[in-house]
Amino acid sequence: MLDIQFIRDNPELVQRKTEEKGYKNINIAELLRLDEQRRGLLTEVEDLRAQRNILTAEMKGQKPSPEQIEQGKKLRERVTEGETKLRELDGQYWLALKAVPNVSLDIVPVGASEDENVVIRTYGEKPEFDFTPKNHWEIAEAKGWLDKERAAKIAGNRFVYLKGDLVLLEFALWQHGLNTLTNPEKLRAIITGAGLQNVSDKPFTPVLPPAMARTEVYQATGRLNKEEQTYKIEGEDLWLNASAEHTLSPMYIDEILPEVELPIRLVGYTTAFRREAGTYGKDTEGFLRLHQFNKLEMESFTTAETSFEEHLFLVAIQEHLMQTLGLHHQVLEKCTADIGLPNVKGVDLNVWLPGQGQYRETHTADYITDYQARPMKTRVRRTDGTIELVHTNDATAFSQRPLIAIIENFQTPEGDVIVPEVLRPYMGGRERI
RNA sequence: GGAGAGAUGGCAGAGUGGUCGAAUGCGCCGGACUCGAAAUCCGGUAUACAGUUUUACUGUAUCGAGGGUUCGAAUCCCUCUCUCUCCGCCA
Repeated sequence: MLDIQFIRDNPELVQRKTEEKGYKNINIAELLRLDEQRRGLLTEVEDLRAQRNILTAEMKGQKPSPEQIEQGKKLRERVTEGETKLRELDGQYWLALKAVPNVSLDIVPVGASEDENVVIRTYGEKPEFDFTPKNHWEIAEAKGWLDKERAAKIAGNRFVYLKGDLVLLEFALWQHGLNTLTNPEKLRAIITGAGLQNVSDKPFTPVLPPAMARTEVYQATGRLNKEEQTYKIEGEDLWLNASAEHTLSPMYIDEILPEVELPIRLVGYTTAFRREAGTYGKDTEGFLRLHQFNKLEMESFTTAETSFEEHLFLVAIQEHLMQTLGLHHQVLEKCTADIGLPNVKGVDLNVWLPGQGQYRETHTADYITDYQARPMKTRVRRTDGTIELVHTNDATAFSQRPLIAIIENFQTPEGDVIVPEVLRPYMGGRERI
């Protein structure tokens, strides 16, 4: 949610930025009309309440006269009438306000679709094979690592049984991610490597968060605008999370955090559930796009001045993690159409998949400023006593997708997979599986 | 799942229809005393929104959340959430 005062002060800017993101049906002038009406009515209602309070104070401990009671009744009627109108107007106003996307930074490329994302860095090169590389699902199925038929029998399409060494490899990935993010020395090296000397080297706190959240919480995070993506628990006011971010970012809802506690850095592991409505027939092979997958997610709460560098830091971590696996990838500055409603900027990492001959997204980093903190009322009390909204950043540490990249990039002619060196300690030292 | 108790400011804890945004204590901030500190004393110490004479003042709202009764609700009623105790069940 944007600051209404900011919209009042910059209506043209907000309208333009909204359109650049591809939101064609949002009318800022209309929102400001609602805002003005609402404030006018609010003043009226508050005046009536003030009159009522004065009348009540007059009565104090003594018995009210019939005239006073009569006057009070009239006032109550008018207050109730005003409040009813205000509630209706309020509903329209908040709906309109929440629909306004965050204002993208000027450095974000303007584009109409993800095709206009800009490659800003590339790591490594496409590996050469003296045989025809296979798809990850061909290898995984041959190895007995992937069973989709039985999963379909049990839960339907887009579910899998992952088995055997691939499961060990997945757990190795989580271990590698957690060990990196909880180690200040490694974080310092990443900070130095990225030229971000001012960034704190405070380690991430590992978290196993709830995998469900109430409607109220989901709405506050501004992430339930996609009900076609999120599973609802029948008979309960609960939704299955589509990312650890959904239960990490609202952790400090309604709280004022002391500045000394910032930055708060969390790395949460959870299973994510997505309905993937509207993607029928897309990416049905293998385990690239599932209804259920696991993910290690980073979440940061910082002050306003440090949030941009925090975002760059999270991206640097993502690049570092993929580099330690030796996977060729591109870093993309996402364009206005692709960064999403709450973002002012966003970065994707796309990894090369030789078995499919294309790049696919493994990581995303969202720079959100105070857009989520505002409805969540997550604030910081600065050392000088002033209270401000915190800034939030979230970014993927690892999902299961890098496993796909490992299988396809490090496959052998025999159909084995070479284990990346950094994962071997978690694989009993094995070099290939 | 059943029975009961409860939720008040940073914390503890008064308050059962009327000057209650809320006693008191602790904590915190400022001041006095002191060479300094402790102790003591004095003063201050919530958040959000709106308005204005816009670094200050005024108004409104907030006593878990939402709704209701009433001239008037922290206080009465209803619904929900959470916490605690006991029973049952379970990892």
